[in-house]
Amino acid sequence: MSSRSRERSRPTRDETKGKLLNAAAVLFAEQGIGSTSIEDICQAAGFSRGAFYSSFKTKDDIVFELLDLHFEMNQTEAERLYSATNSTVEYIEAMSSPDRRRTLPVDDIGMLYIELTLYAVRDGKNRKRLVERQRRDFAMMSDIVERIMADEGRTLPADLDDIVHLLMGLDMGLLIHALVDPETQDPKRWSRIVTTLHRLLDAAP
Amino acid sequence: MSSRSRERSRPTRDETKGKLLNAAAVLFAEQGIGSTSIEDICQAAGFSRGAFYSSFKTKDDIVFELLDLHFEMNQTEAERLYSATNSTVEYIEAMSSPDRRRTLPVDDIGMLYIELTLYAVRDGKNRKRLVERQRRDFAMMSDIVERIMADEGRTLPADLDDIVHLLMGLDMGLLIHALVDPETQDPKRWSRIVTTLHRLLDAAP
DNA sequence: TGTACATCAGTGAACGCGCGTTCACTGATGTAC
DNA sequence: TGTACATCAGTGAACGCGCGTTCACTGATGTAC
Repeated sequence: MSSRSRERSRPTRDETKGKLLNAAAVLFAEQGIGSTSIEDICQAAGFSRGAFYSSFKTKDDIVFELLDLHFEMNQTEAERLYSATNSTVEYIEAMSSPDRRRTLPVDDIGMLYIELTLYAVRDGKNRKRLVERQRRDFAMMSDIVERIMADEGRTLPADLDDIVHLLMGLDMGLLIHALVDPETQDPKRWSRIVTTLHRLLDAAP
Repeated sequence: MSSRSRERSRPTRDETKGKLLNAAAVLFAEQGIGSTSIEDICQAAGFSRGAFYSSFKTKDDIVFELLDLHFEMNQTEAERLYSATNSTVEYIEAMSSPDRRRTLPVDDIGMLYIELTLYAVRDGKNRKRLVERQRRDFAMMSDIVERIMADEGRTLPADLDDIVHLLMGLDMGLLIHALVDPETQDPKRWSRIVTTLHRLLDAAP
């Protein structure tokens, strides 16, 4: 038990770890993982380098914790929005909100995600973890599409797996192209395209 | 003029540069740009480090030469295939061939492209070049879609720009998801999805 | 065609720097009485 | 509640290593006669 007579003058272990994770997320997105030193992370979080090694075993370690965090929050958010909306159109609208992607306090979450992905793909030990997460993401989207079709009393005019790959691929691809050329990107484009797809699937024989 | 009496015992300047570019492309795709040292590139190409600095000013320099090469060949190939095919279905089939992406002698061209993209996005000086190339790519696809519609005597049931973003985004996204999880990837998926889209656009009001 | 010289593509040792990680330490927090 | 001690989160100097880049050099190629 902690004594109540003394004021806490040092953050808890978890607070420290959280600050380091947030700082790392921001810097990884801005500069890339390879170009971000542990010193950079510690300075941004307001600690010395030793603090880092008190919370994480190695640099790899913090990368994979971020990867887990990202997938976990992303999935939770997509499910939450499905439950919170009452029609497909409303769901599409909600999913296209910039806040949906705010799984971590980072401006360019797409940048972070790609950094984490490239890093994990090349890591012999942790690659499996990434594959697992991606499959779970796809399975979730598969579920949602099936539920939507059931809700609307329709059947898909194409293979479910293909449609899921289409949606997930589109989501990823638009994100990347927007990273490269934000000016050309219309914030409404995502929902407009997905709505069009929904409409086309509806009209199909 | 070169003397014909002596055999050439050293590769030409261009051959050297070509070997370095190819070696760099392969290594950048395999290990990432940040994790590939100039020594790695030179060793793979069979030269000493000094040869590198005889062909390139800095490490950045070779990265951006590769970026240019990639875009140039990619664009040429897409145009060539359009001219060489006689129907949209045939064109889609040709575009889905694994060889279409072989703009450089690299197995995982997607990996290379993403590496180059991330690198260029973060480079203050060269970012513009990347944006320019991407816009030109999009313009080319826009052209092709319009020509296809004209050929088939149809009109698009959605905004042309949106359709182009859909196609380009899908292409990019499928590539990335395939990188992460090649096992789940069906090599026919790309053409099947795009064909489905073509069919849906056809059936739309 | 053969020789003498100039050029410059490619060599490889050396330099300096920044990075990831370690470790002896300190002082705040938790525990026992 | 107050004191003495143990623990351990966080400090920051130090180490060793690999990297990008430089540079004095060498020997093959191009040129002039």
